[in-house]
Amino acid sequence: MSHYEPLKIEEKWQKRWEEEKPFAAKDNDKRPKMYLAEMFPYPSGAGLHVGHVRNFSIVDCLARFYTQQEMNVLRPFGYDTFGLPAENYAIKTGIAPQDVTITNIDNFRKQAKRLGYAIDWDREVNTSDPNYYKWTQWCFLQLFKKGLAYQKESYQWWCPVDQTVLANEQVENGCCWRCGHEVEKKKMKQWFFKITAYADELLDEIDSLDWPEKIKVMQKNWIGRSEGAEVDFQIAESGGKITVFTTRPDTIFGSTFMVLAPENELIDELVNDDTREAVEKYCKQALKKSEIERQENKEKTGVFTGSYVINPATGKEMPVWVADYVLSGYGTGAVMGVPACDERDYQFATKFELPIVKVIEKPENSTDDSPCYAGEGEMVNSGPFSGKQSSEVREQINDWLEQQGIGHKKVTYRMRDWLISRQRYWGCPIPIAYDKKGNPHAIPEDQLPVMLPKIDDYKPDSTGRSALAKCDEFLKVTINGEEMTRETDTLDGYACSSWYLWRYTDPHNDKAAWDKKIVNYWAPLDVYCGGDHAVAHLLYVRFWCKFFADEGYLGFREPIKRLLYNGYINAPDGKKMSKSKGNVIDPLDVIDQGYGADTLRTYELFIGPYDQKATWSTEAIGGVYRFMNRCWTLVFDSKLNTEDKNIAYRHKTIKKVTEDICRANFNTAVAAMMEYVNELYKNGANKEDLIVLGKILKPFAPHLASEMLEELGSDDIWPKWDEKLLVEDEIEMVVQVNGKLRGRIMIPADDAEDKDKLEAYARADEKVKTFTDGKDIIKVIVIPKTHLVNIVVK
RNA sequence: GGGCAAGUGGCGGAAUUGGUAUACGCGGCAGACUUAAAAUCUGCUUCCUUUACCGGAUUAUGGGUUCGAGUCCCAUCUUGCCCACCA
Repeated sequence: MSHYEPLKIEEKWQKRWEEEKPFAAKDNDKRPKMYLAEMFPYPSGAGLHVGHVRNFSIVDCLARFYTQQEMNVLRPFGYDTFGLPAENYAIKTGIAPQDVTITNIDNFRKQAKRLGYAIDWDREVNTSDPNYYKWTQWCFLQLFKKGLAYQKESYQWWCPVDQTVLANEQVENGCCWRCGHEVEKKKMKQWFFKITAYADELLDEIDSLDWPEKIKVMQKNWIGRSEGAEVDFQIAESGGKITVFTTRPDTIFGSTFMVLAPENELIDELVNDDTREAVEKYCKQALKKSEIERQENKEKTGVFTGSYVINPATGKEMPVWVADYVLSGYGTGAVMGVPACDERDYQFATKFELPIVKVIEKPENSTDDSPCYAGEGEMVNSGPFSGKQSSEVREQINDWLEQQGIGHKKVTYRMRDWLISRQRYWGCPIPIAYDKKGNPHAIPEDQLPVMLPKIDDYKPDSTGRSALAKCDEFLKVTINGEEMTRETDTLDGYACSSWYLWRYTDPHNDKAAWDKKIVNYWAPLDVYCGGDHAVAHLLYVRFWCKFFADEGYLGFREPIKRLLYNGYINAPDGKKMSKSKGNVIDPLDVIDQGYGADTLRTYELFIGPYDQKATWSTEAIGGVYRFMNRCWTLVFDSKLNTEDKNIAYRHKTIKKVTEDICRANFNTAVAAMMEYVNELYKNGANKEDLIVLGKILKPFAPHLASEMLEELGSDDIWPKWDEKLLVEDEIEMVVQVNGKLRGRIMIPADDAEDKDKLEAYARADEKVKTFTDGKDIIKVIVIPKTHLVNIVVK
């Protein structure tokens, strides 16, 4: 007697898939296309972890499901290889990032193949391969040509440990996303992508996406659109002006002071000999404070500049202050203080004894007794606008500002432009060179790629430039006969991952980043799956998609139709897996222990809803292994039924599993297959029962299912169900008395639709009678759909 | 501080439009097979009462709507996530 040997079966099928390449996608095929991908991994030296397996198995389950439904499926794979870990490793060990990356990719590929994924291996991409980053540079140049890649000198987040600037999206609670060290503010000239040019479209199209609500809300918050007005305030005695942004122009009559951010460049002109010293000291301190300190201490601080501006509505003088509660990067870096209508301005005014003028009356029924009221209401002390409602005054003031030529409506976003230059070696070189005057020039497209040179010393230099600054042969370049110096910054890794979904469709093209016809056949992506990058990556891809659509390179404006955002897996102790805690589960160990890849994959899909976090259980995986064994035994070690006893159950299971996979309810799909197998053990199975089992099991456990289908002599085409065959001859009806379950009665299925018959069965039941006898029946509710009868008695 | 989501057995979790709460799995208990153990197979397993039947209670807590509520509404508590001086 033989038994289930997963490792043997899996080796056999993996070898066959390697030779026959059944997962090769065919461009421009007539079958309906289906394009799926996971967020490509960073191939670390540690190899696959169970989180990767969950992520990849979700995509694989869908890819195989659609393949079995005879669709033309594209399911590629790639590696996101630039970044700090490889560079820091190089600094520590002297091993070139190029070499480590190749080793790690080879290991990742080998491991992914042991999980039996249905990947088209001829389409691999690797972002640090010159054949790939040549086109990343090309993408940069398209943005540069249109003015959407530009340089700007301003205060930036700087990580003193990693010695590079960071994008807003890479600062988490005032700390570097990579090393966790507090970030500093540093004034530097940096490269940006003008993502704000697409802010409105990025916001407006979110609602049309089949994405988790959570992610949509995060992106909306991140973009943070607010409508308001910009208003100019004349500086008293100087003739200059200061512009503020406000969402509440209706409160302008209540503005009694103005506040500038410490970074604001106008401050220099506003100070006088008496105030200069104190203001400079304050600004210096504010800039030195870490972002955490600035956020934690909400006690208002500030200093008077010595200057005044004129409130255009009241004509009164308002003192101009500097305070760090005003942010430099948002709006104009200056606000009009309206202490009666804004909590922060109120705190500031009380602390520094600035006048408070009430301009909005609280509604009479308001229970709020704070002296500061930010809501809507009737205007007071507001000249011609007094007596009107604040919400309507808002529009009228906007018109008035415009007529006076001192203001206009304005939309402002919380999102800033995307800072993309990094002072690090291991990234895609920015294809720019500077002439003698320091003006930037594009490297001509026929000189791409700008190769990242192999070097010995990877450390950034002391001036805050990448190690490339020390590489003379890299620096020198001649463009149109003019000697120039290359840019030594490299691109943020997120730039490299902003277009790989299109490269996948045409990965070996050496004439273009992608072919328009091919990309428009496959893309946009039908399903994208990942558990990270809710804002950054997913926003950047959308931005590039819109840009390249505008340039005519893409025929669609949203890159991802459906997003599955999977949860992470914790260690059995409930904590995050980490090497230092010694609680890491290595998926390859699980396979080699004897469970095999099929059990591992199925277990990770069974562990709970795919979008929730889960805790690894070393016991529960045994249950899935038992299930695999029971499937194997049914096909290879049991007698077949000759009758067809399980028709209804079989069709019910096909329906349930099909619908569950479509809804991404993988855990309940597995549960349904387990129930089906339990039923087959009870009743015995015929050949058709087992063929169906093999087919529906294949997206989860492809090796075992292939083995079963081969034994049964069947193809793997996805089975269909027949609604008519779902119904058993007899069904159970349920009787309630006053909403309480009092009886279950087996009745012929033919009677299930007949309301009168259902009621008659219910009234005739002996057990039900004991609860209704001697009582008045007020009402009988009959629900044929659930074959339920509720008798209401008094 | 603001916003959103969630709270179901010993545990992970199911319940698709308001209609049989606790599917499936783990763990536990019992039995079969075995000299024995493992594996496998078969039952039982929300709680209270009961030998058993019957009955009662139960989806964080309290109220409401309804013939009927895990599901809808209100309040409270707890947890998680996101944002957090964004004018």
